[in-house]
Amino acid sequence: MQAEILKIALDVPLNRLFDYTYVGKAQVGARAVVSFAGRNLVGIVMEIAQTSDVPLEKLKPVIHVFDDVVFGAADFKLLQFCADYYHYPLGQTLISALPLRLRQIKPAVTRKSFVYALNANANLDEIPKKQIVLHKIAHALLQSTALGANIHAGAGLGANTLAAISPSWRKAILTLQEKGWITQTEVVAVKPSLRSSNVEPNLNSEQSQAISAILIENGFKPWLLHGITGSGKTEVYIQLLQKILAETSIDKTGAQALILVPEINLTPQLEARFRSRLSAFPLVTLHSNLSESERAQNWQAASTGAAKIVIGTRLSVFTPLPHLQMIIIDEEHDGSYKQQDGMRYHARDVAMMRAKQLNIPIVLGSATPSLETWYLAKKSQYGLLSLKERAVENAQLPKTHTIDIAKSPTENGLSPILIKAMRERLQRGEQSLLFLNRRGYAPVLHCNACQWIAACTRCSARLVVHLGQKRLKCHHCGHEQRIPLQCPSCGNPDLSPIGQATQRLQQTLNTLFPDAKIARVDRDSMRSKDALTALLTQVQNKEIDILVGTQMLAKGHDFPHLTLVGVIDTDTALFSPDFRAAERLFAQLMQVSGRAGRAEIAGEVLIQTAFPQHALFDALKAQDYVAYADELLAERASMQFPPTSYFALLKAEASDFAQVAQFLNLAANLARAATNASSNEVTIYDAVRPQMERLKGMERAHVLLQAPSRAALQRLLKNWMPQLRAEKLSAKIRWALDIDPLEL
DNA sequence: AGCACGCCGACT
DNA sequence: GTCGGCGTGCTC
Repeated sequence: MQAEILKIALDVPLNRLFDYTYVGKAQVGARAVVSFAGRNLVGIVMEIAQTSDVPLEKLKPVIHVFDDVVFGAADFKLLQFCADYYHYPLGQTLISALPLRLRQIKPAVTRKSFVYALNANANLDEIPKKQIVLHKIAHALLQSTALGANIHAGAGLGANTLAAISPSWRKAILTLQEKGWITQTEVVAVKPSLRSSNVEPNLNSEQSQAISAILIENGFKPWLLHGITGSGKTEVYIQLLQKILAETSIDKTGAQALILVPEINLTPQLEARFRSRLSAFPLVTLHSNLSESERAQNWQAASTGAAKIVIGTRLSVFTPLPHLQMIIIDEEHDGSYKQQDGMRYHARDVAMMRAKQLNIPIVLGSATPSLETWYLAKKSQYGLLSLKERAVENAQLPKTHTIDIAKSPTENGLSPILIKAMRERLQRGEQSLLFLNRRGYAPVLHCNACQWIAACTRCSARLVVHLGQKRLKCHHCGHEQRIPLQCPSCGNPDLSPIGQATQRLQQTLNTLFPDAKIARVDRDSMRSKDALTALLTQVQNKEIDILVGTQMLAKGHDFPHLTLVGVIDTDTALFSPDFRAAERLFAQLMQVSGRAGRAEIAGEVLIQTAFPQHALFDALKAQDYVAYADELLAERASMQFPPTSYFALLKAEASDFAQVAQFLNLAANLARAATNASSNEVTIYDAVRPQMERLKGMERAHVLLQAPSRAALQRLLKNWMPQLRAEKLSAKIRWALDIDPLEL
């Protein structure tokens, strides 16, 4: 056989393909093992050619081509778009879209499973009566085939059934295969569905209208499903999926759907709800809690088309789905959809492009849409569907009040008004939740004599006091040390923790309400995987009176007996220099407010603040997302900030700040030269330092680019990036380009 | 990115 | 005399 040239994409930061020689059959989209710069790498076959631009004697042979084709044409199209848009090398883009297991030099599945079915030419009378096992196996196969099903509908017997007949079934199958009597079909493992639930909730008119509006359209159409907590968005998703997936005319094997959820939202409860309500459709999940082999198996089930529903976190936006007919993004505004290293993609934006390329509908759901999405919905580029009623009958919105801490001063972080409200709940046997988005005991350790403050040596951050373990911890780099007995600066033994964090709040509550059962929910107390689930059950069973916690508590959980939410500290977020801080805080407070008053009892939300007149609280009291979003949008427009303009951020870091500054100044000058050459469309700001100037011992800075359109920004980047990569300095320091950054 | 090749300091 | 430090440059 003639040697061919395979053009292979590799996981290296070089934006080109590498040519290798190969004799044998290879397919585009397959994984290949090659030797590259002295080591073996897994790559993806991108092209099969007869010639190469590289002299033939320089080409090495491919070591191995796996027979698993991991990407199809549609996947390449999406990944090529991402590589271009995020200016990330194609090979690295492709590899990072694969589950870990498939990035390794191993066959995709270590153990394939098959079903075996008897062919029409099989003549069982030929089998000697003495060969009992062979006889039994063959007749079992005959029976399963005779049941009328054909092999595509899943007839035939699998390993488990055959092993039950005889432990030496493999030998018998081999004999039958040699005779050419049986056909084997690979099966992909998909967990059996739960018993279907016959509870089909009645939809209110808003929900039904949303579903019919989406179903009536054909082709690509983005929808914003704007619905407050408890308005029944999940029910809309489920009934949409029932309709879309039942439509089998596209392909005999049936349609597929992709549901993206934020990292912490993929709870067993949500999965169970989808499994029972959509039991006719094989479902797999893809998230970081799965073992690598489960993840690879589920990925494969999705990519063969065997799984009809895929629920996953951001990475699953790249999962190959040959019959994808709808994408749903739950909690569309959630920041965890943005990848923060490597290729810094936004799964919502990638999903949007995927839907567009496939010409299918996409539904973005949120109670507090991102301003990007809200802006496009207002411009009618997205269809807007609003769910304004709570789907649970009689459920009332929580009554929200601010507590002016100037008038009602806090003691140990709690104002008397909030304490009184909690006491009332305890007397009535109802539950309270205190929201404080800061873990640890106290955020600051302070010397009363010389004003020294415990700081991290590697980061521009204070060390957080963790009293239980008697340690100071940096929440950014993980550095830990013992709490000093005296001030390292002046020797004074009088060091005091300043400020509130969850551990301290819990301690205060324990003294304030000694008979109450108080639980804390944060990353420290919920170390193990099942701790949160166990605690939520306790809360459901009314075994807990007061919950103290960080944003871990804010999302998704139902607390039927919870009637009070106290927000301890909003003011740090309210005046953060981050341009998205207000948007995020509003979403967070709306979400945590939604924890109260889901049942018949009206909930109350009390927010401690020194700035009760802030517009954010007016909107929150009225539960009026639209008013606040419009106000924020006007602000963004006046400052030419996203979504009315487009940002790209060049971030750089090194242990030596001078190098960072030198690199960024050089980069900014190159960018300015490039934009001058193309009619000054893009504004290039001088290098500045981020809030966290130093992180893990690295000095950081960035250059911001601002453009009136994505196209203008991309035009500049296309020129600029190769120039930047060619610079010698760019190899010496760590840098990354962040398109559509969430934070500056 | 990694790995190789290359040229200067403290060690069995 | 060598072992090894990490600077530059290439990878089909």
